[in-house]
Order: sequence, then C-alpha cells, then structure tokens
Amino acid sequence: MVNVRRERYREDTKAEAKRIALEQLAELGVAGISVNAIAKRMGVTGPALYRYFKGRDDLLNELIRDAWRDLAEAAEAAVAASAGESSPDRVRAFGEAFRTWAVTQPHRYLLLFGTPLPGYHAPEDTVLLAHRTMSALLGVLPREGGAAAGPSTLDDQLVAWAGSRGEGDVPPAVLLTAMRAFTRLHGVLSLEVSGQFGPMGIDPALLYRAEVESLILGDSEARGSTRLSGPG
Amino acid sequence: MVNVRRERYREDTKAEAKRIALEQLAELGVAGISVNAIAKRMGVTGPALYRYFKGRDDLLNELIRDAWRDLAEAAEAAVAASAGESSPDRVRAFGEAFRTWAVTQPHRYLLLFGTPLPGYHAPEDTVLLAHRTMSALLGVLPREGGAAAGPSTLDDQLVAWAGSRGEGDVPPAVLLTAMRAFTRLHGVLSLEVSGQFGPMGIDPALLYRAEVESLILGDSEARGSTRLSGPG
DNA sequence: CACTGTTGTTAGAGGTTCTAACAGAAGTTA
DNA sequence: TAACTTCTGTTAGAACCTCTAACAACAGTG
Repeated sequence: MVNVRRERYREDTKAEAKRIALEQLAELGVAGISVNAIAKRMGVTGPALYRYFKGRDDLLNELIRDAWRDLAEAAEAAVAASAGESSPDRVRAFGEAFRTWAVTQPHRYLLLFGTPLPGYHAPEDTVLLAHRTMSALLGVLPREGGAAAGPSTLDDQLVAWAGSRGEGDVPPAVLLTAMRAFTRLHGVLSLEVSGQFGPMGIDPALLYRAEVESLILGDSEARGSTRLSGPG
Repeated sequence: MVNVRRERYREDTKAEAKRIALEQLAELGVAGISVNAIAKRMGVTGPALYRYFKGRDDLLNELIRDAWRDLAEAAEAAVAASAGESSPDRVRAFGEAFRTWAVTQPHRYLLLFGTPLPGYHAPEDTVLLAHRTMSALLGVLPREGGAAAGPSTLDDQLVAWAGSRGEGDVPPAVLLTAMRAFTRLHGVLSLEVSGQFGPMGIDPALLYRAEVESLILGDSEARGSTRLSGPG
C-alpha cells in the first residue's frame, strides 16, 4: 500500500501553492509569482516549496496546464449544454463560453495566449489539453462538403494535423472554418484582455458578437458594410 | 545656448541602452531585460543607468513607445508605396507590411500586443502612435455608404472614437471594417508569434493570407466553405 | 526498535531593483 | 582664470528574488 495519506497531503500543499500563485498572477502578472512569497504566505520558508516544484518554471507550467484543462472543460460544457440546438446556436454558445472564460479571468487567458514564457515548449499532455477546446469547436460546426477549402498546401496541413489528433474524418473545409473562427474570436479577446480597447472607448463585447455572427452568417452581412471590393 | 553636446551624448547613451535591451528582449523576453546587465555590457556600473531612466519600467515604456512608432512607420510606408493602386491591393500591402513587421521581430510585436506590463497605462503620446497604424489602415479602405454598420451602440462608440482622433469624417461602416480587419489580422499573428501553430504543423502565412483575402472579398468565398448556416 | 524516505529548517551564493552619499568632470558665468 | 552649478559616474547597502547544500525532525515500514 502506497502511503495515500502523504500523497493527499502533498496534493493539498501543491494545490494551495497554485491557488496563491493564481492570486499573484491576477495581481501582478507572471512576474509577480514568487515561490518565496507563496511559501511565506503558507507559513513555511522559501526552500520548502522546492520539495513540491522543481523550480519556479515547473510551477508556472502546472498553472498553464491547469488553465488549458479548465478552458477545455468550459468549452465542452457549453457544447454539451447546447446539444440538440442548431449549429448556429451552438456556435454562439461556444463563443459566449469562450469569451466568458477569458474576461472573467484575463490573467489566465493571457497565460495561455499572451506572451509565452521564454523557452517554453508545451509538453505533449498540455498540447492535448489545448486541443480539446478546438475539438469542442469542431463538434458544433456543420459538416459540409469535402471540396477544397483553401490553398491545397493549407488543406493538407489541416488534414494532417486533424489526423494526428484523432479527427481524421473532419473535412478540410470544416477544419479551416474552425481555425478561422478561433483566430477571429481570439483576435477580439486578445485585444480586449490586453486592454487595447480601453483608450478607444469601444465595447469589445459588441465587436466580439459581431464576429461570432459573421462566422454564422458566412459573413453575408459583409455585402452591407464589411466587403472591401465593391460591385463596380 | 543649451548644451547640445551633453544632449547628444545623453541621447546616444539612452539609444545604446535600449539597443541592448532589445537584444535581451529577443533572447529572454521582458523578464530578461535587466538594467544591471545592460549597464555592465555598456562598461558602467548598474546605478549609472538610473541617470538616464527613472527605473526599469521607464525603460520598458520607452521600448513600447519606440515599437509603436516603428510599426506605424512601417504601415504608413506600405500605404504610401501603394498609392494609386486599387483598394484591395492596398489592403494586401498593408497586411503584408503588418505581418512582416510582426514575424521579423516577434518579441516587439508581443511587447505591444502580448501580455501587458502589470499596471501599465499607455500615456497619451503612445496612444497617438498606436493610432497611426489604425489610421494607415483606414486610409486604404474604400469609403462606402453611411448606412448603419453594426449595433447602433457600437456605431456610436466607433464614431466617438474616430472623432476624438481627428477622423470624424470616416463613416461608421468603414470604422467597423477597419476594426474587424485589425482584430482578424491580429488574431492570426498573435497565435503565430506566440507559437501556437507550432505543434499543429500549420503554416500561419497561408491562414493569414486567407484572412486578408476574406476581408477583401467581403468573405464571398464564405459561401463555399466558411459559411456556417446553410441555405436550408 | 531500527531503517528509510519525506519534509522542513538554516546558511549562503549570486542575481535583481533602486536609493543615498560622495567624487569628479563638464559647462557656465563673473 | 576662478568660482559656481549641473551632470555623470562611483561605492555601499537595503530588500527582494531563485535555487542548492547540509542538516534535523518527522512519518511510515519491516
């Protein structure tokens, strides 16, 4: 029998350290996460925490992995909750869940999508967790014809990527749509959580929803305002 | 006569410090920028540099301002060089310039669009420099009808923002197009420079160009693949 | 009871930002 | 030229940081 008691204590200690680290992250960003300060707040000396994390980077990597898992669960929950609804409504549900997750904890969103840690390379399990969010999005997109979607090179890359992730049956057109949906939503969210809209006095939620609708409508409203090349 | 000689020496010293800071930024990110290390590399002791920068944050703020100016100049150059061409071609030119600037110095792009420095609030002159890039984009978009573009609230905010920046004559439809163009391009670039496409094996340049074309075509190709709501 | 592994401690090396007090050089003015 | 002011550099030091090493105390096991 492996000492389950020690194991549990160890998990609790790590969890509390990460909880405090998230508070520091919210307050002063990644640079504000200090192993020493966490230890002090837990009532132990600095080096004690090095029994639980190989180093500061190890702690940060765990925070990143936790965040990816958390985001994936939020996306999957929204997708599951919208089961049976129309594809547009499910895309809206995904979009709302994605944005809510981001704006309620912008520091965690930035941990995933902001400036990467120097030298960071996502380990395989983290890549897998990150893919789950994309997979949730793929689940609510309609499966359309298998015609070529974009440049053949891009199509090939998309198919290869999906195949390596166990989604080999998704046609490239849908993969491309998912990818573009993701980059568009992220484009708004990224600028929002990094405060770029602040000085402009623009409500990013409206812009975000406009982008969601544009994806759903296939940008048909573009004929009215977004289209750059006129009829003449 | 104000001491022009000292002034020049002072500017040169600051410029060299910032040059080294950019090298550190490229190598180890913002966290790798050290006033002490810069001073050592310049052959002086650490505190000497505090005669030139109030503190580390002051140095970082200057790097940010420089980057915004540099980006604006790149965008303006592309727009100027494409004078006389069609609007779609000018949008392409802007898009290419924007992307080239970003991918040739990803650390600087991340300095502007990545995780913001904790507590950072852009001073007015920096906001102005940031706006110049957006202004360049506005310059290559076709001026279309003044019909309502998005939700009236958003339209109002866009008009108010443009008005405060001396672009009161740009109709909201064009402002909205510019804003959406910017978020879409940034969406791809952001994920590219933060390395998110790496594990996917996807070439972001192709995705980026697809987004540029989608803006130009008013997403008419959406009927083929991107549209989510089918005809039936 | 003895042994092993885990968890905590203190000490310390080497790094950081930044302030204070001081020395000397450069520029200005009488 | 001499005196004065300003600027630029120095060293010393406080207060933080990460992380390693050596040691003590504890928990669990044969």
